Amino acid sequence: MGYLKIGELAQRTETSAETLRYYEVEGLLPAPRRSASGYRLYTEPDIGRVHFIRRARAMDFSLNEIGELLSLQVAKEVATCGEVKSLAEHKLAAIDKKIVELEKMKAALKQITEACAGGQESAVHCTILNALEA
Amino acid sequence: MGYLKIGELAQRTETSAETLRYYEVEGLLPAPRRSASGYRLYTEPDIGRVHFIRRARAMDFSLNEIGELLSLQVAKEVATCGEVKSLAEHKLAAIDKKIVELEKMKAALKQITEACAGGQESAVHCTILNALEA
DNA sequence: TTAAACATTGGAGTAAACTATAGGGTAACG
DNA sequence: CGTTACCCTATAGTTTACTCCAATGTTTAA
Repeated sequence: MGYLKIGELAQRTETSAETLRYYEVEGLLPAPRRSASGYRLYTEPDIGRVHFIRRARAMDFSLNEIGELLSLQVAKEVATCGEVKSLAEHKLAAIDKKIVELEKMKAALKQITEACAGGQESAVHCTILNALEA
Repeated sequence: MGYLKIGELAQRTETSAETLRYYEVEGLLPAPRRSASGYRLYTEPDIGRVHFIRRARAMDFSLNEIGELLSLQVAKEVATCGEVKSLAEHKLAAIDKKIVELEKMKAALKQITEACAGGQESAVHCTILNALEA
């Protein structure tokens, strides 16, 4: 009897039972079979599915996007690899852009910390706005 | 008179007037001077400030964090350079951490997108889906 | 057998960051 | 002057992704 109750699935996937029920409501997890008393009974593949969701979340995919990825997976025969890749590449580009911007911000901050190196003299022009513009 | 009404500032910064008023309430934008009839009158520096906010938002800084970044300005009389420097260094560390996280995310995504041929063939063997599942 | 630990549902609450609406006044154009 | 586009405040609603709660039923371990 390889069935898991919701708490066990939660533990195995480092989620909460509430979150798992929420994913079900949101259509990311299929409604599992139930015990006679109504408890959800999950199976092995459900573990993989939840892991998939958590990994994708960690990569900043929204639940909607994850839904798309999952439906592509379910419809594997119809969906093309290109569709999946394009989604992932879009995400990648967004991440790259963020990194570039952060590097700029970092440089600006560095400039501030260096300019304010310890003197007590006025550093009126030493704002992050000025640093970013320079 | 180089004053901008809220709609003009909104256009220049690709925000909405509502959002600008919201930023003011949240303390990210200083209350601008008003016309006789009560219209907000913005000036050039406000454009830069809003741009900064939008850029920082795009990097996933919260409005609170952005507020702190904006406050990294040496107060002319009172504040010591040490205070500013400490805050700036704190922010610098946070940014570094953010970059590291994004780099990790990027590496993971890159690996799976690069392994993916991405053609018209069905997604049955799509490595992205497999990678997320495994 | 009985107390705890766990499960169920429905619904409310949370946080952030907007976004929209109502009910007004104001400015610009013809 | 009239109409349209814009601005004001105050307040309410939306979205995302959970998280918590109450009231109740079920399993399990001592």
